[in-house]
Amino acid sequence: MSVILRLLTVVGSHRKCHATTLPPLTFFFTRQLQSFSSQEILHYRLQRCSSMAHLKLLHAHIVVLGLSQENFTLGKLISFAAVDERGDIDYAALVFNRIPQPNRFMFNSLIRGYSNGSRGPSEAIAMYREMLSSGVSPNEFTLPFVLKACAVESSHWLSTLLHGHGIKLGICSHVCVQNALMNALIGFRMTSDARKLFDEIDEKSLVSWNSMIGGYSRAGQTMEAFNLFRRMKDSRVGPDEITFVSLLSACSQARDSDLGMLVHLFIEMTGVQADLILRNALLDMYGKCGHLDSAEKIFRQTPEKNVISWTSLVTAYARNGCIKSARELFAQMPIRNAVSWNSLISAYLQNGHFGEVLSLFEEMQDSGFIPDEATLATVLSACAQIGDMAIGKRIHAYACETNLIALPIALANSLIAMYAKCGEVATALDIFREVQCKNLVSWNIAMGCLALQGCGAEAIELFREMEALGIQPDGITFTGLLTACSHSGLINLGRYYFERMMSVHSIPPEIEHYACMIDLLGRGGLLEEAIMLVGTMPMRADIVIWGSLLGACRIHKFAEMGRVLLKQLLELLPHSSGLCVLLSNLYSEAGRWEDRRKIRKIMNDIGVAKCDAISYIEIDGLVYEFMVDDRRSRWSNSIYPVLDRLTDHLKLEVPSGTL
DNA sequence: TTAGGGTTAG
Repeated sequence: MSVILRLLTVVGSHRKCHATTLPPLTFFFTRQLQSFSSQEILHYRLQRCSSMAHLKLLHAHIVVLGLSQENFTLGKLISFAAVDERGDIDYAALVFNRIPQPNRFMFNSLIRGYSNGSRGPSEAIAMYREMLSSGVSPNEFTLPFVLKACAVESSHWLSTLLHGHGIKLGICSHVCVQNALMNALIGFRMTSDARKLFDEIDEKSLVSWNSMIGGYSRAGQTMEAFNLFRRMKDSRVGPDEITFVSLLSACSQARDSDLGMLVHLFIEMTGVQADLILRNALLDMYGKCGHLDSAEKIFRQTPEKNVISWTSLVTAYARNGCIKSARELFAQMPIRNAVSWNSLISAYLQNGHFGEVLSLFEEMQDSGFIPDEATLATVLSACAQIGDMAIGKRIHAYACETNLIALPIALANSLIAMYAKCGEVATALDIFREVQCKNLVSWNIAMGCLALQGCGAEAIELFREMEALGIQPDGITFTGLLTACSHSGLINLGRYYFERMMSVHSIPPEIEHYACMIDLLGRGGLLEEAIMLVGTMPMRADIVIWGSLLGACRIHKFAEMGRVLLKQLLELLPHSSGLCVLLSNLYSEAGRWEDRRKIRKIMNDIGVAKCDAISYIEIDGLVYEFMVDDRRSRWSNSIYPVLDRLTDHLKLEVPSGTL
């Protein structure tokens, strides 16, 4: 009794601190104290535990009361520490490790804690192994969390093994286990296998439907997600806010605002409570679909915004070209994280402000935020665009320091692209060769960069290597391959691959593939074949294609053909300065000065403005920008005489008309 | 005798 009194004293003093969270306790202790054991009182307290400090106090009581061997009590303690968001998984493990024979509930709690937490899902898998070796049999509560850990760890073989365990233990008929197996397949991007499993579930729960709809959404299969949603309604399982979040996410990816607005209407009709996550999903959908007014309205109407609400609107502004609004909103953000910084940095990259990308990168670090993989990839892309290899190399070093075992594949791909675009093709290929888990993107980047740097033969060799390894190419692969053929003047090989693209790989040619072929044929002087190919295109030719044809006319001095082309083109694209300049050059090189004067007049009359093209050059680690006839530099008086001398030398070396 | 699965931003 004295122990109970001591406990009451402590609990009583504690109650003062937590009066609002524990109102029934006074009644519990004063009226019914005699009918409860000290163990039951502890269980009551553990169920209402509110913090780790509180839990540690209760743990002390367990020790004082001599209940340290009571597995049921300790199980509740471990469960709070491992699973609750206010818990501490290390404390749970500490208690667990001192128990001679932990029971299944304890194992399940720790596995669940590890699978949810930031400590890494591999700990969950290790704990499952320990569970098996301890002779404790898993049950239907164990498997869902180990499967979740498998999905994060990308361990498909382990999830298959677990499926086998589930069958052996006879627990695969539980809908939660079935849902977990399905979600693991979705995580491995095996959407059609997940669907087969989904169809086999007899008693589908709301989570089953949401998992499969979410799976389609993540895979970008918008129509499948909506078809399943229709079936869900027929099966009389009512959607909840999570169903709608997945559907909106699918609409965002597909940039389908009509479908998105229908979902919005449906949410309002069904009366589902729009929580913060659902509001954020609506905001994101409107922002990505270009409906800035609606996105702003939802943002304003959201009473308690989180960092995702703010970042979504910053992204919406950036994607719609409102870089100033994005910057202003970012400045007002009450809380930021790495993603919000990345969002703003990407905004500047997307809008071509590469210098600003680099200064924001510095600012991000000065503000105490650690750049992550996405930050580094974005900044590397800016380095590639302006040829700033000095910063690119610094990022490479930083990435290697923070990823000691292996670079994440997306980061390795960005590095390959950066080195290649900065002209360090050998370094780019070294990294490409070193990367263990190359994906199709890695191959495409390496091939595309080799092609652009004029290493056509090497790019084609890389494609042959890909084919030999059985890696299925995509449309981007063929853009690189055809560019390689074009830049190396390999007309027959270009024709061969263009034909195989459809006949062997079932990839229908897109406009960029036609552009490569027309460029290849045009450069080779096969203007008629190039024009015939334009005629067979299933889509309208764009400025790139017409530009290629005009460029070919210029190289091969087909001034008259160029004039006919341009006449048609100016009707289609009246404000294209690039086309007008091309024709103007074409006339001047053919010595047709009167025609050249006319085209310049047309440009003036219709208000075609020639955009200034900015170039960048890196000298001693500093990047300088310049444009044609740029006199801004204080070194201009020294630069231009050297440039004139270089031009004179070039004129002597290169055949006339090509400069 | 305790408990579980699905969702939003770069």
